[in-house]
Amino acid sequence: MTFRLYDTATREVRDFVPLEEGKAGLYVCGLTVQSEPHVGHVRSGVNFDVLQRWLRHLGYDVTFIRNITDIDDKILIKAAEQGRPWYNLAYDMHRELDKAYAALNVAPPTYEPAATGHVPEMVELIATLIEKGHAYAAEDGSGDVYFDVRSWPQYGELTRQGIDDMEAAEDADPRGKRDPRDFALWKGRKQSEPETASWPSPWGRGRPGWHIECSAMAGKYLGEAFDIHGGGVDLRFPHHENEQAQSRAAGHPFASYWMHNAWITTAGEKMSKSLGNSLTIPAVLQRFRGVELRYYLVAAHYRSHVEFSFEALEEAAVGFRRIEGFLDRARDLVPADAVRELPEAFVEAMDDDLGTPAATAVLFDCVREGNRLLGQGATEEAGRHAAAVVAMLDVLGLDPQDPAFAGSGAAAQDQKLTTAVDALVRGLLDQRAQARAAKDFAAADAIRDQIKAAGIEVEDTPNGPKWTI
RNA sequence: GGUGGAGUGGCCGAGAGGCGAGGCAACGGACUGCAAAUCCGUCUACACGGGUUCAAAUCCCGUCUCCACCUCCA
Repeated sequence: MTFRLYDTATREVRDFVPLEEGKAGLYVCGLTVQSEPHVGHVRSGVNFDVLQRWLRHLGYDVTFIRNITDIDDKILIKAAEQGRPWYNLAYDMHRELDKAYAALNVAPPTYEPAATGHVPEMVELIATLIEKGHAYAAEDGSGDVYFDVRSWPQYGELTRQGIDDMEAAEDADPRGKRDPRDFALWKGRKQSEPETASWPSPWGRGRPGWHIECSAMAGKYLGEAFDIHGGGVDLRFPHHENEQAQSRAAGHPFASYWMHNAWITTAGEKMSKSLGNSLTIPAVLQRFRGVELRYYLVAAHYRSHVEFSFEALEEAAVGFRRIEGFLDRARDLVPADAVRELPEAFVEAMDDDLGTPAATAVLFDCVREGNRLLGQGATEEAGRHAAAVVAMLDVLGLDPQDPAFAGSGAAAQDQKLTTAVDALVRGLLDQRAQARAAKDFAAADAIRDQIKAAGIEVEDTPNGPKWTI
């Protein structure tokens, strides 16, 4: 069975055929680092991380480039509002994003290029477009350079829109544009903008337009043609359409496949950046563990719209703890000779356009069967199921024992607390054990209630009592 | 106006012509001193109206509702 994925450009699920045997080049539009990342932002990170992991699992030598947009209108505006340099804001938010990715076990890409580090590459590309007659410097002396949409007949091919059907952006400043749909490749410096936010170019000092950075950086690190280009659905137009137009107009074949992840909404509304901070990653991580959030995101298909709610997240977390519960009991039973093989149904699900919902169903089937075997005392077989569960979790980036989920300073602190609480609870549990041995269940239950009043649940297991907060 | 997407059981969420995804919750049973955990079972759903078909949640036609993009956006 070959790996198939849904290509937004052709609107069908297609076999993945890389340009070069055994290699996969992947470019994903990362974030504009202008505010704290929220759940929606991170969905894209998780979705494409799963793609990356699956490609690696399939044996591909993956080159994964995910960019950072660290200069744009919003960054300049927000930084000015906050009274700090734009580069400080961008850097700060970039670090927040890194933390969020780390907490969710989103593996770092091969490289994470930033727009500001690639101005020469962009200038070069713009020059090529001007030479080929697909771009022009504005005649109003603004220093802007625009892509000439009318010079590229295929414009609109990615989203299948005709230029004349597009609503002209009314609020857009026509400035020196020949057609209202022409988009900026280079923005001439305005007096109101800081000197530090401008770079020299043949058209005067200025800064890059948004779309050109991805064309330039994808070209630099992946070549003029590469396999997969990804991003959120909202980027299809105009961002990806423009990227493709400018790259192809410059003579580059560009991406073979386009992948777009769907939205997360809250209360039916798009999770916009102005929505407040309750859904930022740091805020959510105060209530749920990184693995749990990741599981919640992975359990839904990447092309499905997800209606976010803390209730649904809680439900998902409870489900995930069931998997962990099995692993707690069976992880040590994995036979030494166990091969960490993925169940066939799991592989089929993943091969079918990253069918993570079907894949997680296989995961749960395996957990149930493992629990059943455990109940029958078939420890070795249960251990083999545990090995399969770990293998599946691992490829989804969901292994709770992955150091990525435990590496923080908070976790070390938790460990100390756990040890301390364990010592205290153990004393009480010993008393309870004595009471139970004496069949004094009233006393035993009183002790359990006392522990429970402190927020700790006690469970009796074949290996003795176990406590959880 | 143009371009896409969605409406599934109490809830979350898959599937995409036949054979009841999975999870959560609830209820019944097993196990347990009682619980918890676990296992077994029950709850038989696909927005609406037509049509095609031996067979439709899945295909076709129509209707309604919602969402996204066309402006910065994962």
